[in-house]
Amino acid sequence: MEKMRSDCPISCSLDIFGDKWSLLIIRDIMLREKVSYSEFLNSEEKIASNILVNRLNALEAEKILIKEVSAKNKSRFIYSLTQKGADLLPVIIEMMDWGAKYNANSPRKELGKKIQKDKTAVIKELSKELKKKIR
Amino acid sequence: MEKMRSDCPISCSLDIFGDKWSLLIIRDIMLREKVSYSEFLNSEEKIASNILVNRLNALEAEKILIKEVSAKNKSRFIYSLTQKGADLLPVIIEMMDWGAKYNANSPRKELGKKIQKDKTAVIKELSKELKKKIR
DNA sequence: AACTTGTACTTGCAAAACGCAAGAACAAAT
DNA sequence: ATTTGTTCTTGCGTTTTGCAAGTACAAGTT
Repeated sequence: MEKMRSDCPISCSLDIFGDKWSLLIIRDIMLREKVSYSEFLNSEEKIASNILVNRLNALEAEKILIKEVSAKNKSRFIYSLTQKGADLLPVIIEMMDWGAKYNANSPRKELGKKIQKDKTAVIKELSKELKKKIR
Repeated sequence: MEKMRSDCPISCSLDIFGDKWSLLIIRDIMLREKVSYSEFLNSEEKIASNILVNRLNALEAEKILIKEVSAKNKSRFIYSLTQKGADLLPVIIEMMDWGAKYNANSPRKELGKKIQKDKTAVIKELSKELKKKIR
């Protein structure tokens, strides 16, 4: 990190992913099976291409993601979560739960309902799945 | 909210507090007994006064905080969490846990160690405390 | 071989957000 | 009357973001 605002772990976290886009990219990888630049670019929130590049580089520099050439297509890059990135799962799940609770326009779907019933179980289960894909 | 980027609950949450400052203000109220403009202004991260006003207004507009005149000093305002704001506790705790785990400069103190031992218990306990102060 | 498509960026420019320094309004204390 | 405390505003320069367009280059198509 360039400049930390303080030693507070919350502040340190926000220094890394405290913006409107970083966690959406992580969500895409974590919960939506997206792995490439063009897939992120086509997400419903419509991130601008320069910001996407900027965030991917920042997240890679923080070792939250790692970037590798696709085995099948050499002109394609695959972004995967590291353990550090995968450990953001609880943060994502809690934000999802809060967002669903307080936003009328975001009704709970399958995952949202599971979270409502047993958050801990969901985190445990997804965490297990993520472990398989971690790089 | 003015313009939501999508219905995704994570995206909705980020639309509200996806920046470097909002959650620090909430942290100050939640975990540091701070309640007033000048106390927030003097936090170690040194938020600029215009940004502080802007965020307090935004969080109040979202009904995450409420602003009331102090009983003791009429020229002082007291900011308190609503239930909606207090429900951000799990998000804050998870960010704290992640930040402490991955940042060498933010060693765990009392609360951090408690979180490490039994996150659920900490959330339950603090949630109970917060309930007393909710407006 | 020329063309088209897919993938990952880059660039330019305007708009919005941020950071810093200074000051204003006003109640309370001295 | 003056000072202090508290909240908020203003001005101005820097940084970040948003949008549109364009570039580079590998792979597939005709």
